Formats: sequence, structure tokens, C-alpha cells
Amino acid sequence: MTVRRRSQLNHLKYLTSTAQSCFDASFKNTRLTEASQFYSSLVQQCLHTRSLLDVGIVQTHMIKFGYIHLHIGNKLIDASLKCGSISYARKLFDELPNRHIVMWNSMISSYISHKKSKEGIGLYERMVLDGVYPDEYTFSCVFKAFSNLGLINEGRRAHGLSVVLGLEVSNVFVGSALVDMYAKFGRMKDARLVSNRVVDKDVVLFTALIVGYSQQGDNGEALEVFGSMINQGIKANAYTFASILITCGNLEDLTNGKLVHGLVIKSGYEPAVASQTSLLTMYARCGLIDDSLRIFKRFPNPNHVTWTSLIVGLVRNGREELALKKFRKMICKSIVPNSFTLSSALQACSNLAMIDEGRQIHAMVTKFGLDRDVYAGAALVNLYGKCGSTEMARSVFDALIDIDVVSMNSMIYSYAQNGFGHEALELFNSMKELGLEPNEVTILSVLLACNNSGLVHEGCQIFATITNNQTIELTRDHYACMVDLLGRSGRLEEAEALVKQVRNPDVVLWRTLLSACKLHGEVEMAERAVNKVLELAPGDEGSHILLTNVYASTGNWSQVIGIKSTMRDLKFKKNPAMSWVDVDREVHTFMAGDLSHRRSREINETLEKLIEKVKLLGYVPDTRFVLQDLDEELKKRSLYYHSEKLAISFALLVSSNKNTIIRIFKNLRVCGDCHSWIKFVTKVSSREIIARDAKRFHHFKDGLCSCGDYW
DNA sequence: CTAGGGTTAG
Repeated sequence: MTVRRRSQLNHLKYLTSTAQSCFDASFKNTRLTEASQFYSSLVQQCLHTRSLLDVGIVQTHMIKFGYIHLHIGNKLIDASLKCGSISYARKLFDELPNRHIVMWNSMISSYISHKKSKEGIGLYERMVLDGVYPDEYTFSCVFKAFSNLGLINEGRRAHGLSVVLGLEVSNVFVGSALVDMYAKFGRMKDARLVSNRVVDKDVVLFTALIVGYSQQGDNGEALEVFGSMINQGIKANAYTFASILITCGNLEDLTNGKLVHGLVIKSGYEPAVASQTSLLTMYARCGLIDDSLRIFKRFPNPNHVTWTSLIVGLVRNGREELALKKFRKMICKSIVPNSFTLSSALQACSNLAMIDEGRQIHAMVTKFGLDRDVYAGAALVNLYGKCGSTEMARSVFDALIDIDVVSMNSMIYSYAQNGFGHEALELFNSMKELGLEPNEVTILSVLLACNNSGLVHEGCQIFATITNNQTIELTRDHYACMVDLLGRSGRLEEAEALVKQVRNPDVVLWRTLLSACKLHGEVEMAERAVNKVLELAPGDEGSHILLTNVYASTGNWSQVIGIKSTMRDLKFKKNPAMSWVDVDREVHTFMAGDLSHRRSREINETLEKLIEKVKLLGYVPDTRFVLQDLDEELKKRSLYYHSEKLAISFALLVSSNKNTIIRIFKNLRVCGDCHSWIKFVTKVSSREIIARDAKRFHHFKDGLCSCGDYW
């Protein structure tokens, strides 16, 4: 059959070029209906060959011989759409004198399903102006265009017209499209009102409602809707299950999650890809990542969404290295990553501060043309910020076309971590002009920036404004940041007053105050804070250590010994300080006085030489940072073997290229003596060193540090 | 001849 059609078309092409006059003569003698039939069958063939060229040939003939009219014209438009050319269909559509409602609908829905919402709405509006009444088919697709473009008022107006025409609730297709639109606008009340009025509710309508509640964060209500749907005897399908499993995941509700899992199996939807993907996500969200891995293994051909879901789940569960391994495997299998995938992989790199791996993924972002994507962009800004490359973060940020509040927050946070307080403030102040509304994260980031740069006045001002406006809900994190800011700058009374302002001050707040007390040798307040900490968290290890530090810094050794024996009784073990450095994708870890590295002897030689050199430039070991009651010489020796000094010596030993920046990481805060030592090292070695400690970055260059010695 | 809902992200 198809072969015959093919040859008929070829015959037509032949006629076109060679025997037009003959064809013309024979056609003119035929009746119109027969001509119509002939053309109809040719259009049918176009549908089979899916070739726009064929449509063109048929159309040329029809125009030439004057046979183009309503019925055939519609068929041609339909054929063009099926051949994948909306623009060609539109040309025909515009040329046609009388357009059938079906053709308006076909054109509009084609535009919208091909992500051309603007054109779809344009045609919808022209249709209304031309006096053609939209029908249930028109409404069931046009609302999506309004939600795609965020045109809430226009969408409401169209909703109004559907009410006038009596189509709003009499047709469930229109009803569910409306529910979906209002849900996407976040107006769940309107969505609910429409859905309540729809006469014959079906599973699609309920699913739209469930997804709406779930995506607006009202997961409890989503579960309610699911329950009432089941009670009404409407059966869930794969779409519904996929959505409700995500709801259970959002709630981290394993009980209901497993219950739904059972229902999925009973209903026979378990093999559906969406159900599987949602199951994987649900278990990952509930912390059962091994179950997710097991589900993943069952996929014969995981698609990019499945891979991404797995990667996201792994990162969420702190399995970044496995996440990156899976990501590489996915790339090997030639699955094309999208911006979801890449931003998740980048997040894994950020968490591990793996700059090299991150750079490679950045290259992929560029390769796939996603440099200006807001999600990939924010993830890149985050990566470079977390790896201490503020300049790179900024250049990615500047390349973004649409800056949203999240990418803005990432950039401000990058500045904050790296001690660029003024730059962070400048960006924060520019938000108003850009029409961006700061949120909780913005405020926290900018306060952190002030904190890390000692901008006490500015931080207090922002905090006061936010407190007065009450538009942003301040969390304990915000207060902790302010307590740190005030406390470290010596305004301890104000800091303590702020802690007391918080409704239920937690351990973190009191501990922050405690460390400020340590910094300023404020023994009495420190004891008060410790008592509070122990009230809230009996036997808290950190606060014991901090109190030891307070006593040690004021030379109160008998108290130090007292606490230490208490800690021994409670079987405390101090979290050991650790530094590491990434050389050629291999992580080298060092503890204080660590001799376990295979090149330990050379490392120590390098270190000894460095210490001699920096001493000549004026480095004096600062033994105040040794919290043991040793004699001065021993204190000095113990300083020399701090983990960060070992890591830097190793890095200098193995990398001779002066232009390579040395990056080291430490799990605790960098010690004061090491901080000053590293500044000298940058001078004697002419190297740049970036150190990330538990709290922030320190960029050491030419004998100075970006933190301005305030951290 | 034309129609509605789902699974991955900071």
C-alpha cells in the first residue's frame, strides 16, 4: 500500500516537471469532487511519508489548478503539522479564507506543545477578535500557555470567557487544565474552587490537584486529596502514583511511602518508568539510599531523568563520590545530561570542593549550551565560591542573563565565604534596582559576609532593618550570625542580650557566645554560657573544649586540668584536627605530627627549611595557641607539626609550578600561629595559598590574607 | 482532523 502511494507521489512529481499540459487537460475534464478525492488521497500519502516537500508539491498543484478549498486546505494544514512544520502550516492557515474551528485548535495546540506559548496565545486572542468562539478543545490547551508565560491576568480573563461559554466545569478536560494553571500560579484556593465545581471528576483532575499541593509545599493536603480520590472509587494510574510518591518523599513519610509502594504493585503500575523513578526518589528522600540503588539496578534502560534522580539522591545522602561515579558512567553511556543533571553533579563537586572535577563539568555545561541556564549557573557560582575562586564565580554570574534570587544568593554567599564583605554588600544593595526581593538566604549570606569581614556597623544596620520590617522571618541561624558578629567585635553584652531574645535559644547560639567569650577571655559569661549549653545538651563535647580554651588562654591551668579529667570520665575524644590537599585527584590527609605519609621524611625536611626561612623574615611562633601546659620550647615544637603546616609543605614539595595555587582544607578553624606562618610562606615561596577551614576561605598572597586577620 | 495530569534542581 505504502509503496503504491509513494509511487503515486513520484508520478505527481514527474507530471510537475514534464507533462503539465497533459495533466492540466485531463484534469479540467474531471468533476470537482473527483479532484477533491484525488487530492485527499495525495494528502493522505503526505501523512505517510511525513515529508514537507510532498505537502509543498501537492499544494502547488492545488493552487495552480484552482482546487484549493476549505476541506482540502484543512487537510493540508493537518499534514504540515504532522510533518513537523508549524511555520508552513501557519502560512497555509493564513492564506485560507474560511478557517474551521478544528484548524484554529490544531494550530494553537501545536504552538503550545512546541513551547511556543506566545504564538499560541496570539492566535487564541485573534480567534476571539475574529468572532470565532473557542470550544472545549481550545480551552483545554490554552491555559497551559498562560501558566508557561506566567500571565496570570490573561489566564484569568480566558477563564472568565470559558465560564461565559459554559465550558468551565461541564468538560473535565477544561476543568483539569484550569486546575493545573492555577496550581502553577501557586493559587491553590482557586484551583480547589474550580475542581470542586467540575461535574464529572476523573483521575487527571485529581492528579493535577495533588501535584499542585505537593509543589506548593502543602504535602499534607496532597495526601488528603489522594485519600479522598481513592474513597470516591477513582483509580490511581501511573501519573498519580508518581506524584503521590514524591509527596511522601517530601514529607519523608516512609510509612505512607511504603503503603503507596504496595498499592503501586497491586495496581500493576510497578513497571511504569515514572512509578519507578518516583519510588527511587521517595526512598532516597527517606534516607534509604540503598533501596534507591536497588531500584535503579532494575531499570533495563535508565533515561536521563532516572540517572539524575539517582545522582540527586546520592548527593542528598552524603554519597557525593558515588554520585560523581554514576554521573561519569551516565556520560559514558552517551546519555545527554540536562541542566538538572549538571547542577546536581556540580553540587557533589561543591560539597567535596573538587575544583578539577568541577571545571570539567563546567566544560560540559558550556558544551551543552547551558552557560546561561539559571540552575546550572547558580550551581557553578556555588562551586567556584566553595572552592575559593571568587573571580570565576563572578564571571559565571556576570554571564547569566536572568539573575534570580537564588543565583544572587549564591554569589553573595561566595563573597561571604571568601571574605569579600564590600562586594557582597554592593550586590545586596543592587538587588532593589534589579527588582529582586531578598529572602531568608539572602539575609543570612549578607550577614555572614559582614561577619567574615568585620563589617559590624553594616551588619547591625541590615539586621535592624529586617527586624523592623518583619517581612522576612529570622531564624536561629540569623541570630547566631549576629551573636558571632557582635561577640567577636567585643560587644559581648549585646551579643548575650540577643541570645536571650531568641524564643528557644539552641546549643549553637550559646556555643557561639561561648567562643566569643574565649576570644576576649571573658570568664564569667563563658561559665554562664557553658551552663546553658549543658542544660540543653548534657555532656556536650564542644563546649567543654571551649571552656578549656577560655581557662587556658587566661592561664588558669588548674581549671583546665579539672575539665579535662571530667571529659576523660565522660569518655570524650576531641575531634582531631585534620588537613588535606588534593594533588592530581588524590587526596592526601595529615594530622598534627603525622608521620604516616609515604614521603614523610621529605615533607619534614621541606617544613624545617621553610621554618628557618620564615624566621629570617620575622616569623615568631605564637605559643598562645598551644592548650597544653608545656614548657616554651616544647610548645614551639608542637606548633611546627600542625596539620596545615604539613599539608602545605607537602603541596610545595610536589608542585614546582609557581603559578599553581595551593589549595588546602582543614576540618577545624585554622589556628592563629599557622595563619601567620602561612602569610610568611607566601612571601618566601612566592606562591598563592588558599585555605578553606571549617568556617571560611583564607586567600594568602604576598604575605597577606584576604580575611584581614579577622576570622 | 483538534484536548487535560507525572518522575530530575539551587
